[in-house]
Amino acid sequence: MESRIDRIKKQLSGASYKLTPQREATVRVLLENEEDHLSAEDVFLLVREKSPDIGLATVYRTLELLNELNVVDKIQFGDGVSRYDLRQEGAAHFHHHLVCIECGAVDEIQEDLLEDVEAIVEKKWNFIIKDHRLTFHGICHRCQDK
Amino acid sequence: MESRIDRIKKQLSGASYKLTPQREATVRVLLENEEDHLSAEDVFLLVREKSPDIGLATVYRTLELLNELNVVDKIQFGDGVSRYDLRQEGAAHFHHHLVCIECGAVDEIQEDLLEDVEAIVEKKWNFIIKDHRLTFHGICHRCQDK
DNA sequence: ATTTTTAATGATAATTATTATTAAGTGAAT
DNA sequence: ATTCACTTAATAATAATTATCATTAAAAAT
Repeated sequence: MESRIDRIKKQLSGASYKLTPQREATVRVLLENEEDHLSAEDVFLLVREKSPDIGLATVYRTLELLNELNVVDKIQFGDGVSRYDLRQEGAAHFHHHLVCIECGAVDEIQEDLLEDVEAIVEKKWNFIIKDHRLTFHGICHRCQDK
Repeated sequence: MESRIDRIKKQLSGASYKLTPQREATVRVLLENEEDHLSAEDVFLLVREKSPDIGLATVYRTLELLNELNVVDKIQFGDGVSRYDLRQEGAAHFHHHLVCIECGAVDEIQEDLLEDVEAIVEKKWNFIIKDHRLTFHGICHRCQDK
């Protein structure tokens, strides 16, 4: 069966880009750290563990490229750095974030939840929704226990 | 009756800060441009029209302070700059944004829309919501006409 | 009132995140 | 083999923001 990396390779070549070793290394890091929300710097440091010669700008370019191809989502939580999330396979790529204002942890919600809201917005404001970002800020379950 | 600037003054003094002339000038600019989503640079240029001697750092410091006091919301749409919105008086300060991917315009939705969703999130993920950010990216009604 | 302390400011340097440039490397297609 | 487009690493450049620091204004204490 086709691996995720194969599929990403196809997405790249479909847009006439190549899966170079640097790009592959970057994608692998994203695959291996899917839970986290890595910044470009994070990705760079992780990629460099296995590919010590990669440049930071290459990582930025690769992430930007993957973002354009909708392989990753570039998101911002307000701390000044962009973070990059691999999109989930197929289905709804919609997911939301829970940012804890105590410990800074970022959890994910893998459900849409917004179908109804979107229908209202499209109709009432006459706006064609292509994407959305929903983040809740508050106290995570771990910090509530403390 | 109490003006908004008076109320902000109270919020500052309540936290033992003063409403200095520079801070007041900054707040006035925010009040006079409530529709827009001004960046620090925008605010700086507008403040300087009336208070030519103000420094950029002071504007940044003031905006940061106002953000900590929850007088303004510091938001990011992904274009690399932080923007500062005065919070609405009392009531639900919740509002959402429509960012047009064609022309870059940012419109506001002054309705909550998320009550139901929040109830679900609080219960299912055991997360105490203090705030949220919801942004839709898509095509605004103006660009649809073109 | 005058000193003492504290807070806030303006100017500017430093930092951080990101993007652009450049020169060199690589590989597919002649 | 040679060309040509793509990609890269290194580095420079830029933009946004933050830190530093000497100076000033205000408040508190004498």
